[in-house]
Amino acid sequence: MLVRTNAASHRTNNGHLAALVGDQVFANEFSYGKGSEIFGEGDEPQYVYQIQSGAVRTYKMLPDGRRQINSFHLVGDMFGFETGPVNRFSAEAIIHTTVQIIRRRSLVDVVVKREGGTKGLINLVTRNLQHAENHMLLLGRKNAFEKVIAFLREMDERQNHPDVMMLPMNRRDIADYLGLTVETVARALSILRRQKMLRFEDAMQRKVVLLNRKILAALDV
Amino acid sequence: MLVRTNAASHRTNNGHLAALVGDQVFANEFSYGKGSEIFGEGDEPQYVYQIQSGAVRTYKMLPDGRRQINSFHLVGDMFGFETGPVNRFSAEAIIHTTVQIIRRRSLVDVVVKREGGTKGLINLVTRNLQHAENHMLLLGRKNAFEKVIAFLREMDERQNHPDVMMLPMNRRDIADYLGLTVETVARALSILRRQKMLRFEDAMQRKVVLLNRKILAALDV
DNA sequence: CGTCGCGTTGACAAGGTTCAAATTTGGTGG
DNA sequence: CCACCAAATTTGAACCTTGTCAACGCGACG
Repeated sequence: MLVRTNAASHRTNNGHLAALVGDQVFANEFSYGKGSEIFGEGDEPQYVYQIQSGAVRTYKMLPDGRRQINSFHLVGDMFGFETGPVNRFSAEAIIHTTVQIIRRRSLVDVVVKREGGTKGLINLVTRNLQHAENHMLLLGRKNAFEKVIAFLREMDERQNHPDVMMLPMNRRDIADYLGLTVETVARALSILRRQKMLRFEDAMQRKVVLLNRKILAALDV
Repeated sequence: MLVRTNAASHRTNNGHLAALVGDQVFANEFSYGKGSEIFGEGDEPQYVYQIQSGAVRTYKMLPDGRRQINSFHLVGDMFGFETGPVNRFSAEAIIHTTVQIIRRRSLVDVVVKREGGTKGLINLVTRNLQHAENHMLLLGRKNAFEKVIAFLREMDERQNHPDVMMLPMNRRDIADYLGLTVETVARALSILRRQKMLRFEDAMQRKVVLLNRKILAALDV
């Protein structure tokens, strides 16, 4: 809302988003610089987005600045349809990000007219709800270690268990996602590193290699 | 799932639930004893419910017994439609509860066929999602006092600011909803009582009178 | 080459949990 | 109807996990 928007570079393009609405509307490509706002809490929702490259965080803030990140959106993920007349949260590009967008009005109108489209849309919203339910369990009832392990496993899963997992977000993002402080996240990761559960490939500790997924799964309550 | 189900007493009846589906399906009344399970996590969803009287908790559990209550459902609330092929959480009657039910399959089929029904259903799911988002912020970023105050205000709001607010749930339920322990909840309530922000009407401290909604609102970040 | 952002680590503080006990209530059975 | 018992709530004290504050290292970048 009051954040700089480094938006730029758009061109026509059709993709997965278009598949949902049946190529009856145009999808444009749009790109956002690192840290720039895609939409703000309280704004009127204009578009629905699908990530082409990059990563996005959606979050809510308390008046004093405390932040809770609802979810991270990675390549291929759609977001922005899970809202009513005003956005209930904000979305920012974590790194340079390109998205496909279609106007929200077009999506809702078109999707409602099509058989199956309704179920598709409900399924999308339901997926978000499911994630939120799991995350409430994590936030309300898991300790710091369990939270960090769950985070690592979620990212590993969503990146299809790569040899080297790239974390686009910084420690503050992770902390605000897990309801912790950066220090606690760093400590948990350090302990996991010392226990040979993971290894960092780079200096800034963003490239993670999981060394024992089996034990990690066992530690994940 | 492995809990006794004191279900009993059903008769035909039409109400709000029926309004959503346009009286094309029958709604039955059903009743559940205090503490009895309405459906279990992992079950196949059979029905959609609307509460006639009583109160319901929906929750997820960790293997070791830690519990997170997603939401409380009060009179008039609907629940049970916010799920996929299997229930992602369990539902229990907090006190003796009567519900209207309709078969889920009927609901989805019928609702999808009707103009507006789709939006109605999406709105219902979206309302749940919105609640979950707010609750993630509470769980992840509010302290014990702020949580308890938010809880009191939510219940007050949902009961339309009654002079005497009846809490159907016990302290453990409140704690499991807020990600706290019973002791912390009791302490926070005691402090609010000593500060003349509220008063209990009954012995078991379930009937609450809010004595200063204005300050309470100010304390609610 | 200095500065800044990011991450880690250590020392300490504090909020919340755990453990224990007292009180009260409601239910149950005699 | 009364006595007894289980459950719910509150309160206190000790403890511990996590947060806070501070310092440091490192790489990026102007």
